[in-house]
Amino acid sequence: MVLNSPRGTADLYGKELTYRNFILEKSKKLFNRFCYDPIVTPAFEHTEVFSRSIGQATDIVQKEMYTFYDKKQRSLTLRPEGTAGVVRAVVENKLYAQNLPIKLFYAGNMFRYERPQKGRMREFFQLGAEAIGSANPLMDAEMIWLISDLFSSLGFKDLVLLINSMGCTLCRKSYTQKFQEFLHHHQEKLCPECRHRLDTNPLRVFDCKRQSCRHAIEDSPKISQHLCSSCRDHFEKVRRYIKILGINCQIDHSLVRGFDYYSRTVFEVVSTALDSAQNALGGGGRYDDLVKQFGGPDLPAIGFAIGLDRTSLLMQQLGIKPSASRELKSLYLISMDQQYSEYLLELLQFFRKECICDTNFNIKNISKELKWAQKHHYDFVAIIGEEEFKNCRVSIKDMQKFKQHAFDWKNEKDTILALLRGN
RNA sequence: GUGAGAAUAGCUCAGCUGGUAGAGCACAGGAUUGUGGUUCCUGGGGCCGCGGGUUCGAAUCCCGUUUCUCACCCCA
Repeated sequence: MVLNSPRGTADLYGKELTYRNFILEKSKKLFNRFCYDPIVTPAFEHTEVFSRSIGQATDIVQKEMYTFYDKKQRSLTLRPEGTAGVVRAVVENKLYAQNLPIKLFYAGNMFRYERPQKGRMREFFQLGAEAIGSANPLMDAEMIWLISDLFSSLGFKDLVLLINSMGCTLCRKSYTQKFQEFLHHHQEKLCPECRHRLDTNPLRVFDCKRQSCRHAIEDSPKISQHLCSSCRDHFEKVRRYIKILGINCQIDHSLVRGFDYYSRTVFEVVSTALDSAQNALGGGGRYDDLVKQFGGPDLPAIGFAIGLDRTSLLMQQLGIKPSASRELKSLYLISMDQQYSEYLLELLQFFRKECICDTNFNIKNISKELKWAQKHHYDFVAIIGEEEFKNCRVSIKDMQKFKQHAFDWKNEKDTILALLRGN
């Protein structure tokens, strides 16, 4: 039976997993410093959790969800994104009944039924943060600060941060009308798809990559110039705050994100270097109406998510190495004969309390073993051969210094420890 | 969902207009019976993605299928 993993999924191991764990560990430390608590929510939810929050008209809900019925005929859906589930959990567990805002972070697998390509899988991994219960523009600034710090702590230097405001329900509505009118006047310049969008979801015309459409909307009214006074004030403050934080960003009037629940501040981190059409590494925004929609109190909120797959891909492409913070020394224990196994076990137990340690489970000649140990950058090699076994000794070789010394196993444990600790 | 290309050893790939399946790296053994980046010798490994067709004969040509890649779409 020959089976491969389903389309758009992948097994993760080795180098790839090293990168992902590095990203996860770095971000956990960062979230901790910013006082965000971890949350784990289910990988699947009732279908309405997503269909109602993300928006019926969006592509994700229309054709990209893994929806299935369980044995009791409940319609369930594998999560296509993280925010909806977290908001549902916050409402269900009444987590808002505490000092607000509540600040959470998560990491997990997400699922979208799409045509796979580089940086876009059907099962993919995101990590993200949500802050629920504050409308303060400082909150927006903190989110942008987080996402920007996250990437710089991973070693990225030249990423572009795009920012825009989509306004609140009120000003977006009046703006959308103006924009729609504008589009009607320039209908003939738009591609067929955009002509269709014009009626269903006019803001999505901004996402069109066709030169002709981009050109057509060049002189269109910009949303950031049609905000109501309170949204304009909010957006100005956000921009001032992130400037104070020393974070570079570009205002992108055409940045309109794909979920219906976004309002006011939206932002995205893109790479011009990522060798792929999928160049958005992360993004997020405010969703001031979503908690209420889920039956909770009227709480403003903001969040973001980053794609682990793409981030890892770009790190590898740019040659950014996960900085190996290996505090412990490593030792390779070589036994020359199976007969020494009991002695070896005793030593292995001792070494593993002190350092990273492996042993040769299959007996080979010592030359090969040393070559292997060197190639794998072991700091030390310990050898049990006939001499050592008979006299209850162990030879320890410092691989960098090319120095070797035989220790008395019974009486020189402290000396061995001192050597391993580099004293 | 639309369009294009690809699939051969663990990895990277060669294999011409059909005629016995190849290299480098990796792995294993040896030169060197207990000592380090080199070198040399030897070896194991393959339903040539899967299924069908054409043919005396298919890795090679044709069709289908699956997966991957790229672009569109969309998004992280």
